[in-house]
This record gives sequence, C-alpha cells and structure tokens, in this order.
Amino acid sequence: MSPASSPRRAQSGTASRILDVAEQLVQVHGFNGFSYADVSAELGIRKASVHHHFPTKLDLAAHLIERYQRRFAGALARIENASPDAQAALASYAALYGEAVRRDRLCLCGMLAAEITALPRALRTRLRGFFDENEAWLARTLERGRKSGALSFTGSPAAQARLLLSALEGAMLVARAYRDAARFEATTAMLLAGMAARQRRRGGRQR
Amino acid sequence: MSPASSPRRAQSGTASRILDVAEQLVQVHGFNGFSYADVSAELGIRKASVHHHFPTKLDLAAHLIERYQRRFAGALARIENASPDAQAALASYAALYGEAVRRDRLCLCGMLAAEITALPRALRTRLRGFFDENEAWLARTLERGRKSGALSFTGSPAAQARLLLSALEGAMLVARAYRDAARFEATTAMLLAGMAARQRRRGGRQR
DNA sequence: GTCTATAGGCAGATAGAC
DNA sequence: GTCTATCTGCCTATAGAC
Repeated sequence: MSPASSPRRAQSGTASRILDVAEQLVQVHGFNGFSYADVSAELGIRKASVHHHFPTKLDLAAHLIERYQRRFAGALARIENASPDAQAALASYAALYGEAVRRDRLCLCGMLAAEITALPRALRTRLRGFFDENEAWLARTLERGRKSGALSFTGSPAAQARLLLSALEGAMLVARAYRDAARFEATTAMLLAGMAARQRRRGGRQR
Repeated sequence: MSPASSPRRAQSGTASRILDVAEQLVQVHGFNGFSYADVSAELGIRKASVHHHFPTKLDLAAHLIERYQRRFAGALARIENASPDAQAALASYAALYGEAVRRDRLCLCGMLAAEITALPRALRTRLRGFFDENEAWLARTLERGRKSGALSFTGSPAAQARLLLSALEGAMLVARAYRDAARFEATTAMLLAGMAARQRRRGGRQR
C-alpha cells in the first residue's frame, strides 16, 4: 500500500512525525516556547528539512490545529457510539483531557487560546471552530442525559456545555501549576457529580 | 513624603511603571510573547534601563507574581469586608476576572501556568501559592454560604473552591478565542446560579 | 527530501560613560 | 538611573547542492 492511500490526506511519514513532535512541544511549552531547532533535534534531521514540509511556523500551527480537531472529532464520535449513557459519555470525554494532563500537556487549543495574539485571524477562526464543535457535542450529550433523567443541571444544554468545557480547560491549566493529575481527576469528578441527577424520593444510588 | 515611605516596599516610580507594562504584556501575549524591547518602547526608555531595575526576565516575573498576588489578596479582603452575603462575594470575585477579560487579558497566573515550563522551580512554587490563596478564600466563602443557606453544592467547600477557580480560569481562557467578554459573563452567571440554593418548598425567589 | 551554509533580525544581557 | 554600544546566541527563513 502506498502512503498516498492513507485514510485521509496523503502525507509523508516525516511530515506526520514533525506534527507529532510539534504537537507535543506546543502542548507542553506553548507556541512561543518551542523552535524549529527543537523539532529537528528531536527527529534527528536539520531545521531546513522541517521548513521543507512546513515553510513557516504558522503553516505548522494551521496543520496542528486541523489534525487535532479532526482527531478529536473522531474520538467524540467513538464515545457517542460506545456510550448510550450520557453520564458515561461525559466521563469518557473528561478522560480524554485527563490523559493529556497525565502527560504534562495542556489541550492544544487551550494553549493556543492563551497565546492567541500570536495567531493570525484565520487561525483564530479555526480555534473557535474547535471549541464550537466541542460545545455542540457536549450540548447534545447533556440534552440526552437530561431527557433520560440521568443528568440534572441549570440552564440550557448549550450554556451548560460552555461551562463544562471552560471548567475542563481551566482544570487542566491549574493542574499544571501543581503537576498533579490527581487534582485534575478530582475536580473533574466533582464537576460530573454536581450534575448527576440527585434522586430525592426513590432510593436510587445516592452517595 | 518621600518615595521610601510608600505603603509597602520602597520602589522607584520607574520600576513600578515597568511592572505595570510588563504585567499587561504577560497577560495579553504571555511570558514568552514579549521582550524587554516591548517594555522599553512603551515607556520611552532604553532596554538597558529596564535591565537596571530587573536584571533578568525571571527577576521581572518574580516581582510580577509577587505584586499580583499581593494586590489580589487585598481585593479579596475588601470583598470579604464589603459582602457579608456569600453569593454577592462570589459575584464580586467573578467580576474581578471579568474586568481582565474585558481588557483582553488572561489572569497573570493563569497565563504563567500555561507557560509553566519557562519558569524555575521557585516561581512555580509562588504560582501555586496564588492558586492556594484563592482556593482558601473561595472555600471560606463557600462554607459561609452553605451555612447561611444561601448556597448549595456537592462535596466539600475546598473541593468546590477548586472547581470554581478552574472554571473561572478556563472561562477566561476560552473567552479569549472569541474575544467576547459577554461569553465570560454568561458562563460565570451560570456557574454561580448552579450553586445558588434552590428552595423547593418555601416560596423563595425561584427563577 | 535532506543536506550545508547563510542571511537578517531580534532575543536577553553586560560594560562603562554621563 | 539612564544612556550608547556591543556581545553572543538563537530565531525564522531561504538558496542551492546532492
């Protein structure tokens, strides 16, 4: 099988490996915190070779955001399929972020949101697209949970989705200062527990 | 009155103005996103003059964190005095962050948490100190609200305080992508509404 | 596609005159 | 305390050989 028949968008092995390394570097150090030299050193190639695949740093950023969003969308779709239970779906969603925290990473788009002034207008729009997509997925899941009686929360599903996304991004951010993944997990658990439906009369599992 | 008799820590006018400018630059562009040249240009002095007051960029960062935390602590104390009502205190707390958002800024310590790998161990500790202090204040306020019956939330006040802080930091972060202060305000309002006590039987103001 | 070589600029930081 | 001048190094990016 030729590389050209890859699932989506033919891309040389090197380009893909550059994206892997750059993604990690951005999530750990920020867009302004890494250089082409870091990427090339990690891969054992020269800086010029990196520029061959991604001429400018903003080209690199654009591809990073695009790939990240595409992968995230895939993960969300898989969760939706695998978890008819809305509460379980939310827990899986949070676990997605938890894995990044465990690897000392911030969400790629969260990091870029902090450094937004370094990005041109086009990339800012793409960044919003990522958050929009996440919020839409969360809103759908929340609505499903509310209808099934598994979830209980204030306001509209869309508004609650925004809050949920913000809380998770913030929990990742703050957890960095403590380098403590457990802290993130605990905060996330609280968040989800807070919107689990609390049954008052029937003897459901009330903790 | 001589400058030496300033409220705390004698500091020349220039040093203070450097901190003002640097603080804004960090909150808007990040620690890795500004330079001594930016600071000096804004103040109309030379780079060497900035280095005279703060020899290294990390010296500058240390003073920024220290001053920010001191000012924040002052603001929290004032809120505590002015608002016997816990719910009002939390709203004032959120408004503190809201003002930063309106000026296109991230919380100084939130931004530095994102760029934590650029900071030496000592500064990471100071950063944690800021978050610890905020969480402690929030936990006290939450406990007060719960006891008075004004607030209702899951888990311990300390755990809820962490969640609240994370959510606010995250809401600031995400709001940057949209450059929309209203988005932050709405998310904050939801957050506070979610833990306002919902009276079930007495005809309290239920929306 | 990778390399060597290099341009051109800006970064953080220092020495020493005024 | 501010200045001029300068150092050294790294940054992003490009030209052109292999």
